[in-house]
Amino acid sequence: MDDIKKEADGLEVQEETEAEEAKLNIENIENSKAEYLLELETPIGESLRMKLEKIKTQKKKRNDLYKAKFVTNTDIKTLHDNFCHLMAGEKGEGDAVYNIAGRIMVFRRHGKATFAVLKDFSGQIQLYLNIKNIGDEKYYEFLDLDIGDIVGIKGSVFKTHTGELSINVQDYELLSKSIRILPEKWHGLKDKEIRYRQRYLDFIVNPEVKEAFIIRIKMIEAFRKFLTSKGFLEVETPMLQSIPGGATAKPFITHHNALNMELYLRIAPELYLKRLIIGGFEKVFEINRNFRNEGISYKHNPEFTMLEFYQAFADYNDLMVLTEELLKYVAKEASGTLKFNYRGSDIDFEGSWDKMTMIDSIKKFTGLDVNFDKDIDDLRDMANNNNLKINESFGKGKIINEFFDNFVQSKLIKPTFIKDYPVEISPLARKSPKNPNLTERFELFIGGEEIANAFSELIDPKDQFERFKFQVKSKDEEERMTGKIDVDFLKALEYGMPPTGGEGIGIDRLAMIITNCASIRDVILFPLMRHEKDI
RNA sequence: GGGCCGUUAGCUCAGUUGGCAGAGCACUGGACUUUUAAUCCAGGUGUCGAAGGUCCGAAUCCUUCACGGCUCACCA
Repeated sequence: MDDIKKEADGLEVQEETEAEEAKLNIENIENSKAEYLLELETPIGESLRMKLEKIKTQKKKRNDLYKAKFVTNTDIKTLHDNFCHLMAGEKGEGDAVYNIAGRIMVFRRHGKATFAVLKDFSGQIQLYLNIKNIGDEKYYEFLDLDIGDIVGIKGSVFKTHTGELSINVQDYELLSKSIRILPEKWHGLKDKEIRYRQRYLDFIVNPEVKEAFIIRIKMIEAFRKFLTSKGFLEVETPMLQSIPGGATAKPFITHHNALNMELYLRIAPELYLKRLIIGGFEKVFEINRNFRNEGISYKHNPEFTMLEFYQAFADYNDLMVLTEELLKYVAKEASGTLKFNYRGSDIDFEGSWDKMTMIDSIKKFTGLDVNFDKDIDDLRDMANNNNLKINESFGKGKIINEFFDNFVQSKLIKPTFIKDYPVEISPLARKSPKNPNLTERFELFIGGEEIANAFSELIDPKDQFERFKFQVKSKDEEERMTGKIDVDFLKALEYGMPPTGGEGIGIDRLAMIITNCASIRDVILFPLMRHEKDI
């Protein structure tokens, strides 16, 4: 009880009023005589009302509008593949009967013959019904069906005079009745809000949307195949963590009732994957969700998919080689090509990818020679002269990074590794043996977006302890909030961790590039949306 | 969080200077036995995102709010 009370206290006022509204809706539902939710949506339009009345009459005639199953023996794409060679007017293989099932998308009624379009996951095909072939009763019953209904079809294959492959329907069965009206066949569904909230409608009406998701699915398959073939083991580490580590983002907070403890949705799997390296796993990877309680944008969703992998006895140079091979493989496997167009820019994965240090990249794109040999006041002046907003507390590293962020990153269209990041902005990376201001860290940029982030990992427990302490003492409130020291991880480090290269790859952002989608929401099946008002 | 744009029929969209709420598809009835955005005839679409204000009169002007999109900031 106390827990519930405590949680309720934490709720914001806004959420309470939303809860009240929801309650009212439930009362509406409980007290209504509506048979379908649709009828509670006010006002119900004329078209829908007429369709509903028709369905209620049909229900009296047919005892079951929702069947248990239908046995198919092929799918629509296979029929197209097998019978594309038919000549116009020609029949396929005598009287062979095929069973297919799908959703009716279009009717073209012509008196005693009717055409319709049936859609399954693999594609669309035209149906042809002739009253002579199928009989009066079945024929007129078919005319009572609606666009959106799901049917099972038995029929033979032929091509019409105009050369369209069609099914001559000999029998059919209504498998599932569609109560609502689908969006229009010609213009489709354009309203992005409805497309994201009711993704199923997007898939039904805009078949091309599916393609991006299929590429994404194949990408993830390819990642697994490649990494497994290189001897990496796929593991699963906690998403509910008592200390959210491995990054500095704000976490989502939740609560375990039986243990009465605060838990966080993970912001990164990093510290657990490193524990596995310490435990003797030498090559591990994880592909799964991270959760960050931050702003939402075309490239940020609160939950997103990350690949992280760790390889013992390797450093960041090894990872650059591996990454290039990996991403070329994944891109080719998933999409069949290495050439993409992202947000208007042509991107070619072919050829050897550029590698340059952050400092060299700034020189290349701006002509400015910013480096650690310069006096900090000179760097500040240069920043001010270039209209960069520099905080008093910024050291040389952060100032140099400002130049990179503002003048370089967006220009890195073709795949480019930027390496040797300042220590100041790289708390988890091993210091460069050549220059104590730099770390053995790289990021990969494609299409101006950060796609991967990798380091030679910090394995010195003393150094790590100091950096944790620094984080906890930090004046930055956000860093402090998430900066509880993961003592169990430190303890693990003190047993000795092998030198390790570790990397994270943002799957959603890579999918955006490979599918030429301008928004992360177009590569996430159900992106987070605000509450919808009313029902 | 800031700026700009948007929200009108199930869907896609018009809506003039503030003066009866419109079209196509879909839907309902009818005709039509190879159409394919089928065609033809007839019919009805509606909390104009919500609330408030100005006005004789508001989809239209003003204010606030909600939701969405783009963008900047934050974030990595």
